[in-house]
Amino acid sequence: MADAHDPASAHDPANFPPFAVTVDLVVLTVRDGTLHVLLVERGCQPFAGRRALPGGFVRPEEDLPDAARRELREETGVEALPAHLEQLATYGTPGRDPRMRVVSVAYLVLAPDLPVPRAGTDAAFAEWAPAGPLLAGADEATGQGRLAFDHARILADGVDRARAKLEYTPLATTFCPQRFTIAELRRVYEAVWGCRLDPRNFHRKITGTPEFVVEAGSTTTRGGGRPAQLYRAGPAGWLIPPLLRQRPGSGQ
Amino acid sequence: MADAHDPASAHDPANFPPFAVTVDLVVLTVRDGTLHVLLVERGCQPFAGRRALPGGFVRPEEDLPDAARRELREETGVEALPAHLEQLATYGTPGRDPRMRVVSVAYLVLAPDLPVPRAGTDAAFAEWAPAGPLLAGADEATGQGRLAFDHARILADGVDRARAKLEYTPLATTFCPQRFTIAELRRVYEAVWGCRLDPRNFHRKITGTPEFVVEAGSTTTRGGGRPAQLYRAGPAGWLIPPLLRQRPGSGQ
DNA sequence: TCAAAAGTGTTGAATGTACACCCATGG
DNA sequence: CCATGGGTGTACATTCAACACTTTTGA
Repeated sequence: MADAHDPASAHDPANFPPFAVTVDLVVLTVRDGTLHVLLVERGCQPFAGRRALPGGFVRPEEDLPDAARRELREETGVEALPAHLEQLATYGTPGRDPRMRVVSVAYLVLAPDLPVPRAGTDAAFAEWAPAGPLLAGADEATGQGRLAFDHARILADGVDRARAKLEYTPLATTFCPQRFTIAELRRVYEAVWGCRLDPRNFHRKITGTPEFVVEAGSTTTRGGGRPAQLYRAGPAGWLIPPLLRQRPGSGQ
Repeated sequence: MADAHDPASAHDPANFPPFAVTVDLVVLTVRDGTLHVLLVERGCQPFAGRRALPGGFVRPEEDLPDAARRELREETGVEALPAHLEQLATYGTPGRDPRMRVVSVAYLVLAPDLPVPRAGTDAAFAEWAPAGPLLAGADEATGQGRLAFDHARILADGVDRARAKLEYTPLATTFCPQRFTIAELRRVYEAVWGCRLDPRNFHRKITGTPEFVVEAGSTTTRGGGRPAQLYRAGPAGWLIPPLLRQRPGSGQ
């Protein structure tokens, strides 16, 4: 087949027009029993005034995860973050940024309920927003409150990943403070999955999985009722067999 | 904090030095009962003469999955491929390509046992190589037969993803020809996971999952013994509950 | 004393695992 | 007839789901 590219020059990267590379962050937390996502209001074009995922350009000598951590620090003011960070996916469709060809590597962050983030240098302000309404409108045309760029899709992919990972990893503990009760952990699952779980069976499943959580040695009565044992996240990396999502419960 | 970047120029992508963006392909198949990966021998610098994953630079107006499909077509000569293609992960550590800053989006392809691939335009030749030895040496220093760049790590990530996905998706069928027997499908699982599965229970599990496979209406005696029913891949997207890997069996 | 929440016991259903057994073909 | 591999029946162990019940606090 006739190749439009001359083979000699096709192998020299200097002959290709430049791409810009950015990182975008899907930062999730659980507040008041529902899933929230960290958003910024864009302070400059394009999409000025619209809400977007935090993120920015990768620097020339910066590794991708370092860029993600830097952007997160700039938006939240948190230095040593007790959060989980993993690569989500990469989005590079031509035209997704009207300025030029931009390839964006998205990262997923699961964090405990951090203090209200301060405004970063790149954004007019930052805030926690409930994820539900943003997911519901992900496939609509770009309406008033819609996210900039293709961020609604990135957010949907991030929430899907988080929901799936709760099934077979102990990542739900990263949504909790360092010491937490089994009931608090259960409320994380209920918030992320949007369903009810049986408190008794959940308690047995979690405490019955070796190394999933370890007793912290003290109790708390926050929330009222009988004092609950406090736990820390354990060293287990996988939950086998997985914890299965059930259909929305009959009660409530 | 003092930011080394001037905020005004930090938002203009034209002020950032260019990145090159490539796609790399982890193409897996099952041949002779073992997992194989498609490799090319590099025909130009850097790493000339070393084996590598097929891949190449993304063109200016080309979407990422299109670039992956184009590179696969150029290496294998297959136009309409009956294979599964999904994004794997993105690798962008500074220095991974000695020429310049290159961010590579890796794609995972699961394919049936295709005819021997022809040499592509970008490679001296292409061949199927057993995956096992390449995985075993993934953490060694770059020895003689080692892969170029960080491709050993990308390959390991791809094989991990494939192994995990067989558990809860019907993707094993993409390793098979269009019409296959349950035993042939079982041999795919055994090759990818490197363990033995009980033929009776496997048969029941597969045929008992609605929409996972559908009868093709004919039988075959390839392999000898009683004629086996032929099946096609069904419309099911998920395998619930998942098929669990067992430890290497006692027999054999 | 009551309400609320933590934690335990028990039971029937469903599922996974192991393996005996029969079926259909080629040699 | 026998070897080979496809496909089915059955029994045991394990796990899950539902819910009654007890424990321990605050009001």
